Amino acid sequence: MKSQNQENFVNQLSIDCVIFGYSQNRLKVLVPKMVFKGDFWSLPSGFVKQEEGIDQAAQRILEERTGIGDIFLEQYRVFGDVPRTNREALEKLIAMNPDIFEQLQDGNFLEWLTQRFIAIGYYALVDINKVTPKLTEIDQSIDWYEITDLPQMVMDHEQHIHKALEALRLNLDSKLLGFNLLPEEFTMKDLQLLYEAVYDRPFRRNNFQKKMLDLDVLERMGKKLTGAANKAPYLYRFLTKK
Amino acid sequence: MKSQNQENFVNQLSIDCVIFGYSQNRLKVLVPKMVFKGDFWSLPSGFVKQEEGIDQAAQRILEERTGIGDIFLEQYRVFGDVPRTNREALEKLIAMNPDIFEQLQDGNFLEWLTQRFIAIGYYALVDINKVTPKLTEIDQSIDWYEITDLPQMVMDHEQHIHKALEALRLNLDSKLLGFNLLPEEFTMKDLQLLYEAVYDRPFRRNNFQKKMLDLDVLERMGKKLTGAANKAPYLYRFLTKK
DNA sequence: ACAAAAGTGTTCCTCGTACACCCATGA
DNA sequence: TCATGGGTGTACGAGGAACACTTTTGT
Repeated sequence: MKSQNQENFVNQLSIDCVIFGYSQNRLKVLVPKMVFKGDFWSLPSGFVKQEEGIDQAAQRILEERTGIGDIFLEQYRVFGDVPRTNREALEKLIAMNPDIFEQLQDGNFLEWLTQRFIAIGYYALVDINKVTPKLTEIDQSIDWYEITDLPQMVMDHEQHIHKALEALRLNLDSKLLGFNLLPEEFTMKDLQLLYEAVYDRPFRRNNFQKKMLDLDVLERMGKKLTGAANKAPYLYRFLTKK
Repeated sequence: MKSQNQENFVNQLSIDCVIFGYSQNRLKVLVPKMVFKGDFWSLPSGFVKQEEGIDQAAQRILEERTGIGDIFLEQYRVFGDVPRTNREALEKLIAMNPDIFEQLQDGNFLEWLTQRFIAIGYYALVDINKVTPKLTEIDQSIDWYEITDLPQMVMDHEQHIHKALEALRLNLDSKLLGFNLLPEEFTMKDLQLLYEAVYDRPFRRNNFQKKMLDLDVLERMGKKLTGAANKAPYLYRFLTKK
């Protein structure tokens, strides 16, 4: 971080990422906790290099945190109000963590950080099993949190997450995004549970199945014998686009 | 423009506006032609001051061009790829217009302009009759163009307009935006013609009326005697939100 | 044989579409 | 009284929601 020269970045512009994953029937968001004392959780974010496009920048930032590339992502909103408390909060944070910031006193890094930022919000969908969350230098830890049980986020980052969720809901079946969150093969029940987690409401089993099959994007594979005393469900996978 | 100190603006960030208006049964866009020699049409745009939010900035830029304030507007997309030909094109433009740019040689204005920009796209809806388009210092003229008959736009600005139109179509009736484009009172036929202009397709007269009335957002006023030899249509207006 | 859970079919209702008919207006 | 165009009613079909029934699995 400090080794990079911030002159290479577009000034006052950041990319904030809401990384959605799905496991144990719950929709989750990957959120790092910052190293600074005082319990600050902040969305994974980064800056845009002069020689890269904003989508590329988002891909790079995501890869830094998740270890995987070629992730599905989409802009959903720009946050560009003038912050009222941002600078204050940051200065408080710096006061609380003098040891850390002493090391960073190269050039005008502090000045860089305390600027007003315009944040382009992206949301991303990842297969939670393929991700090995990575710490950056400003992270103390990084974990998956249920969307209904988020930690105390800095500034308006909790709002960002909810705006991102709105965008996800609008696009989940119109853009067939489900397969980004599920393993290669899954049962209809798995898919239904995903939908129920995303929309936070129940669906009728039979109608859900009908609706999904009518989309003509699922390929039925073999059966899955679970060992339970009931009919074995079929496995499905998403048809790859032609 | 040159009198403003560009240090007050957020660097490398611009606001591009697609201003929609409606008259003579046609959806139109307000586009200025730049003073520079060589026929350059470019979307109205501007920069974000340090002390203003991005929505405020868009409002200000729109007011500068239209003379009216409190305009409906909405972000629809950020354009942030690294331009391949932007700098080239600008330098060509400068070469073609040495007289104009000589006057602008204060400080690093040229350097400012030839930077890479990230553009936040906004679309706006205005009552075309209330607008008196205004020239800025870099405009030669500013006119309404039919969306189907745009002049040669610089860079990818024509694509911007079509992306904005997509966003408008998605929101026209879900967000009841029609009233921004129509006068206070209008007939059902007026409203239908607006929809047909926006969506570029015909609607059935009776079904359209039913759909609109079912939205419960229209108030029926008196009749409008047109002098024509037929039944007089009702006038409607949008109910103000409670 | 039985319970449990998946698969499938059937009815009902809503909503958009298409067609038909009635009504006011001015010539 | 006629043509013109606005207002309204009705029938049809697609698609979603709610219900019921059948099939498969392991005990």
